Amino acid sequence: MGNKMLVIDGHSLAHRAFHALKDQQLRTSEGLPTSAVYGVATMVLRLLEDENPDYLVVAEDLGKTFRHEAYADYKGTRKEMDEELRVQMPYIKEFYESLGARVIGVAGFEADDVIGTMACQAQAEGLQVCIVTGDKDAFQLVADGVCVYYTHRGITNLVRVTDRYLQEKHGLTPAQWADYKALRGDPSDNIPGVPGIGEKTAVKLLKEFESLDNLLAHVEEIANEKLKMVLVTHTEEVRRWRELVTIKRDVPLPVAASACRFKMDKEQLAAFFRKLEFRSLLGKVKKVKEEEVPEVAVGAVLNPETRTLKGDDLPAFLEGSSDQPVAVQFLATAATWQQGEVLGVALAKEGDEPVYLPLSGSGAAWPEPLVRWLADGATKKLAHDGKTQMLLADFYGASWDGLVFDTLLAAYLVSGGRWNLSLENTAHTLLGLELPVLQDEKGKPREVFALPGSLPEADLAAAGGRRTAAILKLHPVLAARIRQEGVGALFYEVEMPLVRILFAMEKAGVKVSPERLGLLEEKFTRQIKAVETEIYQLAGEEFNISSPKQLGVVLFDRLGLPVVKKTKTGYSTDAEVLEELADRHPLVQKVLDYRGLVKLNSTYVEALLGLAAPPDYRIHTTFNQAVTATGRLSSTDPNLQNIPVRSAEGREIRRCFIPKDQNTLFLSADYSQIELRLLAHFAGDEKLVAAFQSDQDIHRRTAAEIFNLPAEEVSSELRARAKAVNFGIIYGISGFGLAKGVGVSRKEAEAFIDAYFARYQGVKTYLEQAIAKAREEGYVTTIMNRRRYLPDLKARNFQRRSFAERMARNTPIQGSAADLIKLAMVRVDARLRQEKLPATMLLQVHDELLLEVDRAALPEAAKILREEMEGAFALRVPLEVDVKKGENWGDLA
DNA sequence: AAGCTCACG
DNA sequence: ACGTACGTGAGCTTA
Repeated sequence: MGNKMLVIDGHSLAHRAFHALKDQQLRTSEGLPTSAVYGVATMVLRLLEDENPDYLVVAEDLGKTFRHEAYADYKGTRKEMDEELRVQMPYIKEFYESLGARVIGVAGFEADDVIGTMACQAQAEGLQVCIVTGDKDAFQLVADGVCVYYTHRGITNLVRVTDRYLQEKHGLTPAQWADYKALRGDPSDNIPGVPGIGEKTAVKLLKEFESLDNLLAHVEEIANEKLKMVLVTHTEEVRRWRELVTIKRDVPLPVAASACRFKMDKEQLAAFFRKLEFRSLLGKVKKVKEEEVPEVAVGAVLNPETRTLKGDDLPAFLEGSSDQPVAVQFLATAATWQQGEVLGVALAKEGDEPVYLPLSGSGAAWPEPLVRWLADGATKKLAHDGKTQMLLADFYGASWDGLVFDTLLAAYLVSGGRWNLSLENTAHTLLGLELPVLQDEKGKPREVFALPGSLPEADLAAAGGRRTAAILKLHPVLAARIRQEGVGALFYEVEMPLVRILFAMEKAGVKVSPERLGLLEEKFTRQIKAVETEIYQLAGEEFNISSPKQLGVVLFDRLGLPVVKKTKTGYSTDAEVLEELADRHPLVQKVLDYRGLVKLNSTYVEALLGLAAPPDYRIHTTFNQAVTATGRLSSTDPNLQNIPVRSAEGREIRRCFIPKDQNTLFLSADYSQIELRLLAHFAGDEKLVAAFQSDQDIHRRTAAEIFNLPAEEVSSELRARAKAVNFGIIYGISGFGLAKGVGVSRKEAEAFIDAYFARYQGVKTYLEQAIAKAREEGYVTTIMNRRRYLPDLKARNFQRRSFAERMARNTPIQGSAADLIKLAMVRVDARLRQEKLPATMLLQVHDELLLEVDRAALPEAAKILREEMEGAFALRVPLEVDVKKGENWGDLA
């Protein structure tokens, strides 16, 4: 049996919560303010989780006390309780009662006295007592087995106050605390203390004389005449103050400590949360319940019998189910655009055992019924990562149609970042099923797309069988979650149609000019050699310039340049640091040049040359549709979303990307300021909306606002600063970060931010409310209801919480932009097909689409791009698209 | 495999 | 006071 007791100072906590969450303006739909109740509830639930006490007591104040009788001006400086808090007090009490805590108040005494008495009794009964309060008076109660959790700022920072802490922090023992306060006074209780004695003197005196009584008994020993005098003349007074601030330990309590056993009343608490519309807290109470009674049998293994088919049996299996969806899973040695050998395919449908069809031999033709069925859009298919299945089929000349549900993409939407999306883990998370992973001969786990060719057929069949069975079981569960979360449109109208579009883009590839790349490689290699030699000469030795460690030795140890920044492992030598050091030694600029050239040459020129092959020299990326936290796509092997463009040399690389022949051109369409437009839409900020509605230069406009100038008088310097501020707003602004972005002091940067929020109050309010709502619900959402869960919004660790807050500000914006361009891609693709235009979508780079278009079709294609992208979504501000054409990706106009 | 650096939006 | 801009992927060095 545990013996821990938590004693909460009800009033103190309520005040803390109220002030910490004053700006949140939480209200019920009926308009009752609830921030303080919410804060108290959050804090107490967290305490309960951390401390898991066996006894719980809440002490409350009940009006006037003996102290007011003794000293009419006691707490005379206190203001009336804020009306906003006063109306919440009954609900806070109701919270404690719903929770199942004992709320104790004794007429004529303060909560402190109740706490002191309860702590004393509990300690005598051998309990470990923790007092939770924001009132330092309670420090005098600290003892063996009694500690204080002091609420230090906000509602999540608790300081554990012990004997040692008091000694180290204040140089006092608990017993000296009341003496200390009597000597120095306490303005918040309207206790004046002894004139001329402050913190320092009070501590010094108590160190020397141990206690107030001893001090007063030996006043003559004080050397300082003035101090002696003032103590002599105030002896009676200071005794009175001490009396007043000493917490009572003999208050007549209505219940004994042992009667305060605590057991959370979840039903009652849930009802209370429901009443106050605390959805996230409600979820917390429920979750605790679920943990007690697991929904699914732990360790249930999904490993169904799987029948191996002969080629002739396939039609029979497929025909039995023209309307039912069939889960499909290929097993292969690899699945890249370079390589993919399929070993077999597993299929499963409702009411039947899964089947496995071996597909032997690389390049060998697949059975005609399989190819026909795969290409038939009328037969419904399910897959976990359908795009990779399409890729594999494509190696065998088989096309895919009829993918109605991709469990990977569904899990991506539903998880909102909460779990790993492998089929195994998703089945475990949502169904409680264990899905054994396929192992090779050595017992090593293997992905189904990276198998050795030598595995026994039975193992492949079993692996495919259980995966298809899992996909089948996940389908209805995920479909229900998608409906519940209101992401049906996003899933069925955007993400699912996008699978086929992305596959087509990957398959099309982008042509590069091997000649141009070859020339660039020569040029870069020559320049690298030259810079290298110069660096060695300047350094007086040869070393590996690409090694930050060796470079650090040369720059900071040998040349003695000042260390600007450090990393975990040593000196930082990143571009920011080097730029700062550039004018102190000629070597530094050379290193920057070297870095730039090596980066371009090895990451881009050489890599692309290695991938460009006859006959068509087209590069095929892979778009990942289920990795980013915000809903963006990513691009790998190679990454075609980070091809250089910002520097002149970088643009040379972009010029190596060319349309397929003389008859075609590139057409690019990019959204102008889509993220700031989304911010304007969400915030509904008058000024920001007006700026976009009148199609102004947004950074110039922002500069005009925050620097208080007419727009015509904004210099390019100020415009650049305003641009950085706008970036900052989207990224979740901090003075420090902005200072780095603009190159001004942190103070100045903070002034910019203040000026921005003063001018754009709608933005300020929106961001504040968005975070409050996210903290309450546990997640943020985009314009199409895509979710990202951010549990760290409640982290007590400042750094983690701050990170989460920046994510909460950025994700709705970045994620909504991702929603919009994805939707636009689906619309553009539909129009191009409908009008049968000779135009191919090739790349998406977050706010830009790149197409390859027959010269004859250019005007029509440009029109479609503009219409479908600008018309993708009706916001409060217009969406604007820049359409450009060119003979390569680097020169578009 | 992790850390650093740097390319993009 | 705390340590920071948001989201990615790849090449290189070093442990």
